Amino acid sequence: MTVSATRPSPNKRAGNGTAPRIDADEIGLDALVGHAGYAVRRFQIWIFQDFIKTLGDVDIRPTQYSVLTVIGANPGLSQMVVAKRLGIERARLVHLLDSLEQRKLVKRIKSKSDRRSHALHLTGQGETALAKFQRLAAEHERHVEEKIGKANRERLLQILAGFT
Amino acid sequence: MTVSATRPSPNKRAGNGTAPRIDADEIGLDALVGHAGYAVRRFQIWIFQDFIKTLGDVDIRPTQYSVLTVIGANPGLSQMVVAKRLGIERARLVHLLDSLEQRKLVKRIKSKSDRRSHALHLTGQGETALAKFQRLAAEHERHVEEKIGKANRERLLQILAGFT
DNA sequence: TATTGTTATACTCTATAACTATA
DNA sequence: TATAGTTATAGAGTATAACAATA
Repeated sequence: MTVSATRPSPNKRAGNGTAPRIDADEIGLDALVGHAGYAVRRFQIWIFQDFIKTLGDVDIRPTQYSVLTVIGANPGLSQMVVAKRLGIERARLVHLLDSLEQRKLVKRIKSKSDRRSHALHLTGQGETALAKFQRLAAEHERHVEEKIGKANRERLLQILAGFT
Repeated sequence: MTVSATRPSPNKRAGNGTAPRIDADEIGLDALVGHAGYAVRRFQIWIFQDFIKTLGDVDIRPTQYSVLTVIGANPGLSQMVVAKRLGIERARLVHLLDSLEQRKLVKRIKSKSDRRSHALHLTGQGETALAKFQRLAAEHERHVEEKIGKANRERLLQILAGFT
């Protein structure tokens, strides 16, 4: 790691127990520069907050969106498969689906070949709604472009392609 | 957004309620490709898990590491300033510091100039420990390099520099 | 009046374990 | 025995509100 050495400018040093005159954005954060995890985490928080805000009117959060999108593109999947693919605990997916089913966006159909499992489908309403969510998600994606630049967003997606 | 159209290959389609023969890694996830947030979130989970595992022996998690690092590089900061700088709720920082103080890594010293606030310092033990944590964090950072490539890690840090 | 640290509460998310009905 | 879905619980993390001491 390339944690740079501490570089406290004189006016930023505090003596023993002396409160420093200092604002949050003036802190030497050199020590965290060079840590990929820190930068990625801060960016992820920003991006989720923008997503939640942009899709605020339709009350859809990132995980709900990913579940709807996967079901929409692959109708008939079981809960196990969706959970595994999205990296969600199957116990948690139960609640996510309960809520989406209550909102009439998704339906669970009993499988005939394996009566333990459910085949997941969007409702008609769900398909219409998803189209709208995707338009809003596209708007969110444009916010990302505005924030880091179109080329950088493309590069980012390339670098992280293996994690989807 | 560039959500590609649904492309269900015949063998992946399930009829009404018919359980499909399909593994999680075979699902058409085209619909989520092109969403920066999804890729960033999956990467962030991977990177945190590797960090937690790599620093597992010393029982230090990413947030604890960032707090120790900022205090180490800027001794004397108040809790408000640290919380604001790291984007942590000040209520949560209280508990984080309680735990770090119990482990004798950090000490809260009453400020003389503003008796409401505490000046935060590492203990001697804390300084020694942090040096070790930073060596382990460097090891973690090498894992990131191995995962996405040295050049890509550098590019990522450049793209996200504004979020630190 | 406003701010710092603290306590408390609620909600989301993660991680497990155990139960049921099927296989 | 093992698996799919479910239920329940505990621990992080986040978001708020309110309080005491101090400014």
